[in-house]
Amino acid sequence: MSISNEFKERYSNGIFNLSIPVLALDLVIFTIYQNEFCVLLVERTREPEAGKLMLPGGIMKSGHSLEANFDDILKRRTNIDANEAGVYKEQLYSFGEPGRDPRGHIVTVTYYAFVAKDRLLKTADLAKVRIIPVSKLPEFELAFDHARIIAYAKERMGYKLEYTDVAKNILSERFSLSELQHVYETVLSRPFDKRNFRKKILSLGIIRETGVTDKSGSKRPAMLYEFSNRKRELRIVEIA
Amino acid sequence: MSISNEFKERYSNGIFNLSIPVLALDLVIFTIYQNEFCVLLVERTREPEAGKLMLPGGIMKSGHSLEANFDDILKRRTNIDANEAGVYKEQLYSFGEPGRDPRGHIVTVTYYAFVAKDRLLKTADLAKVRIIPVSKLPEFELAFDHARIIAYAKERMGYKLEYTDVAKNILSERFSLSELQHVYETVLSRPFDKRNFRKKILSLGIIRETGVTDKSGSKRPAMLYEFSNRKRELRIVEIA
DNA sequence: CCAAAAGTGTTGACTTTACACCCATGC
DNA sequence: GCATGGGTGTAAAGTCAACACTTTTGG
Repeated sequence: MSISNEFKERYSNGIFNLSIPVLALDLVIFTIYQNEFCVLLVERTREPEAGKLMLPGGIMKSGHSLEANFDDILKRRTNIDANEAGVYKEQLYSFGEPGRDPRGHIVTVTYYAFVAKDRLLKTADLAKVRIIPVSKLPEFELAFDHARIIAYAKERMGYKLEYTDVAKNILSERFSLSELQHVYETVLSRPFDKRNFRKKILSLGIIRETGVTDKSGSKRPAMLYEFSNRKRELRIVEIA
Repeated sequence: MSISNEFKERYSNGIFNLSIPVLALDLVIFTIYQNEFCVLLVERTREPEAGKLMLPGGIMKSGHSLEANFDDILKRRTNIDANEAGVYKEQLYSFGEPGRDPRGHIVTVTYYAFVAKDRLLKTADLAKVRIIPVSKLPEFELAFDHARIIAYAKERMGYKLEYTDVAKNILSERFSLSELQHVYETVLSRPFDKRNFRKKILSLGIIRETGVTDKSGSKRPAMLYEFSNRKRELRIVEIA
């Protein structure tokens, strides 16, 4: 029996007992939905842990980069093309405790992503995925070690927001400063002073006025801004 | 043929053509040696890339955590017990481009470590490993994508030093402020003002005076300090 | 004219940087 | 007594946090 076939058979039986660990990829996909910082989860339909919520993921395919595997899984679960604008992704961490999955030793490389809710709503089949506010996760049972993974991803997402311009991935191309402030407050679950927030963001030089105002509301129209193209990324994020 | 045997045979032939990627672990081990910020490398003895320098690493063993695999490799290459004091380790990144290793698709989870030079010199067999100043790496040929991995590790190491007390892993239990400053200057390759450095370190409250001075030099004896035990780690570093 | 969100400056506290001289010791 | 690294303070600049009122619009 070839390795490939032995592998497939074991996989379909839910058993992994290879002498080398199996590599998987799991995705923590964040969005802002109905004013809440949310994560995308799917329901497990089979054992083990059937009925619990899990991160979208899959076995890593040979011959493709980690990123390509990420894109595949994202496409399969949400129908989103990761290379379009509006998707920020970054490798999070690799988890490899032998006991983390009862089927055998599965090492998972995790990524987190921040996706504009419009994009998600347009393409994703909401019957297949659940979009759960991070603050409500304690009310749900999560499969495997996925609660821990989400907790870590949330923390990293917060750091990222504070010193980069990731927020642009979740906003329309043009946005008001209030909308931007709202993203920060939702993700970091902490209020910001309006004046200080504006001063700080503007002094960073990462956004600029468009000159256009938003006349759609029934209140005073807000000036719309856009992100300058120059990168303010402080860290090397993607290498592989 | 069992997967295990097929795997072993392919591995000994230097060929990996499984339908799932093989998982490996590579270590970037930093130390300060002769006043330079150095990385530990080994010479490749077989093809591919024989003769070049590479990071110590190995195929990930099933049934053991990533950390346990780290410890094994460290022990094998340097004879250091990773759980003793004087070793700081942290997961760096996972690299998985299909073309990064000519033998097949090998995904590597990398860790970096900061090891006291005394510990390294005491146990490691210096005939088997090379301790190379990071600043001199461009003069050497490195195997695979290891140069890139080291560059990324160096960057992370710098961030770590700036906002945590990792430095303690490379110093003796008691040290002078000048020694501490020297670690910072060596790793970050940038000079610090003596008065400002002292003020800042002392105001952080991570070290305290021991009351003992170092009378071994032929100059004015320096006050020796030690790290307080309380942690000042800002991020969750190790989860798995 | 009222409700609602947009927009705008100043002050005090704190942090960061720049900078130069005396001290204790071994030889 | 001199060479060497150890040790110390202050002022100016910049950053951060707190805080309240006016403006513009639609209804």
